[in-house]
Amino acid sequence: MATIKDIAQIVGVSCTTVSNVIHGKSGRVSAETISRINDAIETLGYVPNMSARSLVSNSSKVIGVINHLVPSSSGSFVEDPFHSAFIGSIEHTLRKNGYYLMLRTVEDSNDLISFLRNWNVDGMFFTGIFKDEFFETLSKFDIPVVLVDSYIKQSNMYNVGLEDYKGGYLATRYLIEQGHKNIIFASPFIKPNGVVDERLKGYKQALLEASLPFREDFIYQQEIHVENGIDLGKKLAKRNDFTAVFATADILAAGIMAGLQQSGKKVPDDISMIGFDDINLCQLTTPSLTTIHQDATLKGELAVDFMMKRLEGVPIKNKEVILPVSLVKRNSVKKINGQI
Amino acid sequence: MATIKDIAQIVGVSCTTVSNVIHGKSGRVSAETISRINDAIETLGYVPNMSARSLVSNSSKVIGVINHLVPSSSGSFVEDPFHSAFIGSIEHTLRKNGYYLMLRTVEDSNDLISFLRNWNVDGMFFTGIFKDEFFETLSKFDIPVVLVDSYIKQSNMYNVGLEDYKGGYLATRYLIEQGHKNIIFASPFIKPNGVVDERLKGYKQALLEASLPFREDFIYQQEIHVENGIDLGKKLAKRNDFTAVFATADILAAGIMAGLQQSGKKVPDDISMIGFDDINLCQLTTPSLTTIHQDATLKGELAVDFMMKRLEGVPIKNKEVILPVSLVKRNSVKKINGQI
DNA sequence: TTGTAAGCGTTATCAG
DNA sequence: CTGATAACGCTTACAA
Repeated sequence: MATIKDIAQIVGVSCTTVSNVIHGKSGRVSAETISRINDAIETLGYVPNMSARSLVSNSSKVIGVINHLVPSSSGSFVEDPFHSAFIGSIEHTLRKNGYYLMLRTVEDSNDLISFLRNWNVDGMFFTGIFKDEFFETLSKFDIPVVLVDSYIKQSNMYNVGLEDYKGGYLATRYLIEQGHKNIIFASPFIKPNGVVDERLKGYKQALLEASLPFREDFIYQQEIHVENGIDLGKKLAKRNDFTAVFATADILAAGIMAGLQQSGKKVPDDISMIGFDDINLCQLTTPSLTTIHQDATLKGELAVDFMMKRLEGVPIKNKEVILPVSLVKRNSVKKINGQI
Repeated sequence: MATIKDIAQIVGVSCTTVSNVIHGKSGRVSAETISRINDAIETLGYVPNMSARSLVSNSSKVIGVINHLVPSSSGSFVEDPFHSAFIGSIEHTLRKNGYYLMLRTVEDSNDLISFLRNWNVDGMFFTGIFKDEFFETLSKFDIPVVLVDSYIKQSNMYNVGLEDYKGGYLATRYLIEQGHKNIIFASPFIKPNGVVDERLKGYKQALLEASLPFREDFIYQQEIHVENGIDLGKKLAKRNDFTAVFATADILAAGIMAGLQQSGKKVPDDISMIGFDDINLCQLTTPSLTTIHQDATLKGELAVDFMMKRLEGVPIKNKEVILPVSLVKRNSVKKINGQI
């Protein structure tokens, strides 16, 4: 555990000089001293103590990735493969820029604030659904916050979002174009102004344009879990008043499809299915799943991009970036003539 | 940002007393002072500065979860849903015990050591494949290390493993029992003493017991990726000298199955498939995937269990825990009479 | 070009 | 029961 003091002692200079060399303020030090210091750093294997740095400067180089702890399921938070790819992307970019990533779930805003202060966190990413309360609390701190998949706007916060509305619209319109008139909408619980709500709006708009009625009894909400999807599929198999399902997550879609199939329904012959996300699972189901595509890695990169710019004081023109979505046609939707 | 000093000032006591109260050394402080200090802590919203603590004590409360950065793919490290569940489980348990989780990929052992010293990390988890070099380096440090899915044994390291050998054996024997004689073994690259190698040994043993020859040309290795699986499936579809495939990961198995099906092969009628892990994807494929089951959450909990015991100095009788595996029969394996 | 010294928030030692 | 004070490793005015 070599320290700056050790280096200074060995080379025969003061701590200041060593510190200066480390930080590349070489203009103030003679070339010879620099190389001797660098040698010593090398041979002693000196590495800065981040805690000490963090204490004296007001930057900790720690970035938090915050997840809301869903009370029900214990460790469920990274279950979504999409989320994983996203975190991987963040870690990678952060690291390249000299930052460290702390993964943290929080139960309430007190939890959050404590964490923030405990480590003097430089910035935070939020992914997923949080209560508004969180953001109100957070807006009091002058710390960069990047919100992923959230429609909350606050002064010190940046949003990385998706064309959710468009995604919902595209999926639904496509089904309608294929002759479907009675379309189930399956999703996690719909929170006002959340991503799902946007997708639902897109769904409604597509119906409206086609002069189809919006039916409350076509909306199904549940936690996103394979098992829930399968159960829902089985339940739906008993209804005979619909021909298509739009699920706002591929996992859910795949689950529903499996449930339907297990109950003797054929996809897409009896029921057409469309998902959302385009995770690699889509290529593995039979039939392969038609879905709305989004790019998780890019999402992560853009999120970090925001963060880095803010941390380095680069001016940001636009506080929001919306990733495009697109329809990926595979084999789970069938054209029908709409007689139901 | 209230500090201990602030509290001390307001209550009219010294820092020492405040610190003592915070740490519950209440025996040394009057009841009245205690409650006044606690009140002040409450109203000022005091939260300890971990950097300062870390600097003075030699515990940082930071636990690293280390992933080896596969040079090829940029942010691939948490892509595996299994791995995600595992990390979620770790974060949860760690948090309950007052620790913080830093996620970090490393490129080489220098990276690792730097990270270690940067934060004075209290302990580390390793998941996945690392070069032996890493562990040699690491064994010089007196820091608890928990290895997941690794067969490396070192003095200060603990292993959380799986019955990999048994898994490979069970899968293969089951196929043989169903009449299969020519069984492809598909896996990621086989590293001596790695988990895959163990599974391969189980495969060989099952063959041996059935007096079936081991054929080098039945072994396929590639990175685990859905696309690779699909490609392999298509390639395999051109061979006619086998009736079953054992893939050492469900993702791979599902990919191969899709590739086979896309090439006109029927599963399980033409080819039987068996996977490994039992991720929820298994229930979503058609046919559903027969596989070897393991419990990711439990794995995470046991890993943290080791860590906590070591950190708290609880004596550990056994430095290794091996989780059981079991065969889960679904619909991707067919009984044949073995004429090929 | 280099050195001195104060201070970041906390804990620990020792004295009162 | 309580309080000074030093120390952890580092940065940064300011001085030389």
